[in-house]
Amino acid sequence: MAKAAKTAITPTRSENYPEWFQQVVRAADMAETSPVRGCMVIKPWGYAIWENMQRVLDGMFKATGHKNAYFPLFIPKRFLEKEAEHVEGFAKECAVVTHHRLEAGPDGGLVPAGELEEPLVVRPTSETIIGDAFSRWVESYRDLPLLINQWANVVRWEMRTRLFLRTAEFLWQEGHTAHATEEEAREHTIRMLNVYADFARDSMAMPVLTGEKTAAERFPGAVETFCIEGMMQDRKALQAGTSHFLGQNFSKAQDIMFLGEDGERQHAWTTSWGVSTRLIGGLIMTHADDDGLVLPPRLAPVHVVIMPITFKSDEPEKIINYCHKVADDLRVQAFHGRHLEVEIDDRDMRGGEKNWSWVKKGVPIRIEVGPRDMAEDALFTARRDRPAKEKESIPRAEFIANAIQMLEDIQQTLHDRALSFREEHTHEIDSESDFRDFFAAPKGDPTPVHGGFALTHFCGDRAMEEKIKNDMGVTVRCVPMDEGEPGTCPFTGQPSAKRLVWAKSY
RNA sequence: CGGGCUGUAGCGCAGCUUGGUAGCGCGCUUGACUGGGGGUCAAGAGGUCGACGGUUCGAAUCCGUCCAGCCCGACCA
Repeated sequence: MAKAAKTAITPTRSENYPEWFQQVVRAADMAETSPVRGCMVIKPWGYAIWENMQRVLDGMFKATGHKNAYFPLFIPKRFLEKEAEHVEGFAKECAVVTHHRLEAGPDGGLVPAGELEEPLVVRPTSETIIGDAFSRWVESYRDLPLLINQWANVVRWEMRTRLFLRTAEFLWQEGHTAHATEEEAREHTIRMLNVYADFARDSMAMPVLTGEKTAAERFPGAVETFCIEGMMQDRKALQAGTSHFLGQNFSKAQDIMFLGEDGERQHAWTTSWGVSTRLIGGLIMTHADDDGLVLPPRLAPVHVVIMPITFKSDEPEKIINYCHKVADDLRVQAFHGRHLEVEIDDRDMRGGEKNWSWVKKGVPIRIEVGPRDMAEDALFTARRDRPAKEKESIPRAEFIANAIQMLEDIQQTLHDRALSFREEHTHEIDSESDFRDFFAAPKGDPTPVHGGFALTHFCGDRAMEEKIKNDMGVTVRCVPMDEGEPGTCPFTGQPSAKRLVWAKSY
């Protein structure tokens, strides 16, 4: 960094996308790897983004009738064994606690002692332990629907991990509901899917497709799995949230039964749905550029950073006071359920370095105030959705009156930009050779960014789906919710009900 | 769990082939000069060279065992 680099982040997205991603996380000081393999330390800037996501989502869950609760981290092994497909899906990635005590070992270290009678599994998801509680809580149709959400950490022992996108431990929310009828449970599954899609679009400025997973991609134990899928800037798909209709699979396995209005004892219908800290990975890969993170204002921990330029002034206190006054006038303004977050950065460091540090953190609006600006009663302003060096002097009163509008404008710009990017790289593809060409990596490029979403008919043959996955690394991301038009499957020549969304994915 | 690679200062690395008491860049500390841009100069702090054992007068360097991490595969929010 001694020599002036062209971009704040090296390598750039086009040079090496995965490495660019890691560098953005590091430059914005969001998270770091930890001594524990596969686990991350989420640093204050990253965690603040998560807290904002939590606040908005939690409000949406409450608004749709859910209550928060908390269930144990440890799940008795026999609970997991109750639902056959569920066990099979998660068994390979479970962390298991087998002892409850440490004792001094022969060579000075500590060795586990006190073996547990029954091993405890660290939750990879909580359907089983929550189902156990539901079986006791639900007695009558009057107890339904039961709408519960939990904010928690879960552990899935992944082989290969990446900050925010796939870590062995991650933070998430998992909603679990029980209903009296199949129809109501199905409706609820879709309702929560739409909550996720709304959140992604409105708060994250991340357009997503909604659809159903094929059997191959379905949640273990679910009857149907629905998802939101976003397109990242390397044109790969990111599954950003899932909503499952569990039918009576779990209620039968765990005896969640109620006495109906008609006096009949019957099994409840359940759903579950979740989003995780992976959303932060999606946020980065949707908006960040070669100068670092770009935050949609609605989720930004800081909306406006004010940097006093005092070195030229005989009276630096005057400038600082002026900045505080601007900050006060901004902080009283409401922006989507909170007040504007304004930070005055008067750290004693060189201007360039300070300015770039906020560029890399993705703060929506940066303001510099020096003696000249103060004399003119104006603010030297930069927006993160525009090039770092594009700055504009705006009269103070005008800026204060329009700050909210400017943030809304940035939010909208980010969304529209992401939407046109996705549309630009989404194509209807009708022959197998075009399909292969679309997803084939250009020759001689070690870190190719290519492909996108292919809208292609498919007959639904599971073996063919598997073959395409093995050959090209391309999977069905979702079966779109809309009606669609019938056509012909280019892989088998069989009839197809509608086009599916195909892509490489995270 | 298979294949490849790497462990030396907070981070990134050189030194190892041809053993001789540890070096560079960034970062950090202090001071000066700077100042609407990711500085300049000077002076400093910081390492039992992944662990254990062997060979040797002497091991970061040679040998052995172990441990950890990274990359590529199979699996995944």
